[in-house]
Parts: sequence; C-alpha cells; structure tokens
Amino acid sequence: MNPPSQIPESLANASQKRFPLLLRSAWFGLNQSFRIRIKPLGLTPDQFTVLRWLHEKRGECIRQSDLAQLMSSDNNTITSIINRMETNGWVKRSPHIHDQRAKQLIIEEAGEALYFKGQAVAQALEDEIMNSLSEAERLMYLEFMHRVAQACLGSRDASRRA
Amino acid sequence: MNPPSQIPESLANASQKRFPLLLRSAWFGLNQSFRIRIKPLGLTPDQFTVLRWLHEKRGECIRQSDLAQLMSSDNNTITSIINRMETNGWVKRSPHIHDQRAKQLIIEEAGEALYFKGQAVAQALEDEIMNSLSEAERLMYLEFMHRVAQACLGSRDASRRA
DNA sequence: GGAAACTGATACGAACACGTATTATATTGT
DNA sequence: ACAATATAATACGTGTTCGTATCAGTTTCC
Repeated sequence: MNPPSQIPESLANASQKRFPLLLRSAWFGLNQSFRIRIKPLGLTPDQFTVLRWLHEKRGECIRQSDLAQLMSSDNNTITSIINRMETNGWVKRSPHIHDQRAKQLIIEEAGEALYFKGQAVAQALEDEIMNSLSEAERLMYLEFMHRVAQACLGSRDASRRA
Repeated sequence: MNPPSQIPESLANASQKRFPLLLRSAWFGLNQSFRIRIKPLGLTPDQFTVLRWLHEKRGECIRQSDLAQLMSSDNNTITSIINRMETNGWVKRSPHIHDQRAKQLIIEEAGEALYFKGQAVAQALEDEIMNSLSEAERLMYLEFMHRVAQACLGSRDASRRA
C-alpha cells in the first residue's frame, strides 16, 4: 500500500456533504451501474432513455426537439443518438404533419422489445437505490429532489438567457 | 404553437417524481448552468473539478488514479483531461516518489488563480440551488443525498465485480 | 404580401466517458 | 529468487455533450 494516498478517508471529510459532489457521485454511480447492467442488451443508458420516452409517449407526435426537452438535452445530441438508433432499426423518423422542418420519432418493434428488457433492469436498479431510504424518507427525498432539479434547470435557463 | 407538442404538461405527469429522471435533470441542469457561467474563464466543469481537488489536496501526493477515484471517473478520462490542462500550464505531472509507474499531479500558479475565480462562481451557484430548500430541509436533503450517492457508487462497484 | 426574426434539424469540431489492449512497474506467493 | 498477479498510465475506438454555423421552413409584424 502506498502511504501517501488514502482515498477512503478523504471521502469521509468535510467535502462529504457538499451538494455538487453528492450529485456528481450519485449520477455517475447510477449511470455507470446501469451501463454495465444493460450492456448485454447492446444499449447505452441514453439510448434506453430515448426508448423509454418514445414508449411512454407513443401515440403522441414527438419531434426531436421535444425529446431534447424531455431529456434535458439538446438537438445536436439527439440527432446523433437517433442516427445510431435508426441504423439499428430501433426507431424511425417520419415527416411531421404540421411542420415540414420537423421529424416525428416513432419507436419500432425491435425498439419496444428492447425497451421492455431494459425497463426490468432499470426498475430493479431504482428499487435497489431507493432502498437506502425508508418509505417516509423516500417521500421527502423525492419532493426535495424535485424542487432541487427544478432549480437546477431554472438556473440553466436563466444562464442561457443572460 | 404546434398543437401536438405540450412539453411542460408532460413534465408534470406521473414520471415527475421518479428518481432517475430527477437525478438526470438535476445533474444536467447544474452542469450546464455551471458550464455557461465559467466559460469566460476558459474552463470546463470537469477541469474545474480537477483544480478543486488538487487545490484541496495540495501538499498531499495525488496520483492520476487517486483523482479518478475522487471524481468517480476513470484513468482514461483523467489522462485526457490532464493532457489538456498540462498544455495550458494549469497542472503538471511529477514522478511519484515511491512508485515509478505513477505520476504525481501538482497544481500550478495559473491553475490556482483560475481555481479561485471558478470557486466564486461555483459557490454562488450552489447557494442559489440550495435556496430552494429551507435550512431544516437542506440538512435532511444532504443526509438523504449522501446515503443515495453511496448506494449508487456501491451499486456500480457491485456491478463491476459481478 | 413580404422582410425580419425565429425554430427544427444537421454538419463539424472539441471535450468528456468508457471499454479494451498494451507497456512498465509493483506486489504476492512459493 | 522468480513466476503469477495486480496496478498506473496510455493509446485507440465508439458513444455522448455541447458550441457554432448553416439550411430549410415557420411565425410575426408591418
């Protein structure tokens, strides 16, 4: 063991309870765990997120820019993700009925099948994480998290406008 | 306005309080807001995070793999970030005293100066977000968040070992 | 009706995330 | 001592994030 490097202790320091650090650890941890678990399906976490939204909104007319909003992302990123997913035959682009600039996204059969497999993994992971809080704590936590998330998105939008 | 796309309503639906969605919005929102605000400094959020750790751990011997641990990241990513930051003269690599494989990271003068400028922005942003919770709520939230983050990192490590 | 401003999607490039493989060095077990 | 194993950093390839620029189509406002 190398004497000068004691990582576990450093994580138990003052910086332990700072919001940005906690948010980063939680997001990276969850994302990495999910990536490893769905890798056998040939999916990435973001691709699964696309499938989830298109599944939940099936029947509605979802444009790429709508998806960007839903995913807190942007049109550039969506374009490149959809390119790969369309190549794989999981989603397809259709012309939008009312706006010829826009493209309506539709989930394909293969995409639906993949979504259901991924959803089982996602739900198990979510349950596992939420088990670290009691029922009462979980309700409070989700309420707080909701307000914090809104504040983060609001701050982003304000920074964009500035 | 296009009739078929009503994004605001959809965000106020059942999916509103699901943990993975909230975590994603919070992380992306915070990161994007911070990126926009520190852009004038020529820094990215991840580069700032590197500077913060090297500042807080100055005097200690921090290897690239230590930094990867601290940032919930990995050696590959750290190598490429440090490459750019070394080119900019913000950090430097030194040989490790006890381990000839390793490189000790040291923050340069220019990096320190940049850190202090970024830190002011980061603190203002953190305060702004935490204002969405009362003092008592904030304490509970940070405690819950800590447990959740630990669970996420633990799940990742378990998935890696599996 | 028509110019100005806006929006949806894309191309391109830089930065970041991460898997796999490789090289050099350390550590462990015998 | 020495072979097996593990670790630190890197190279390389793929996927994601996001800024800037561009093009086509839409809305606004006069």
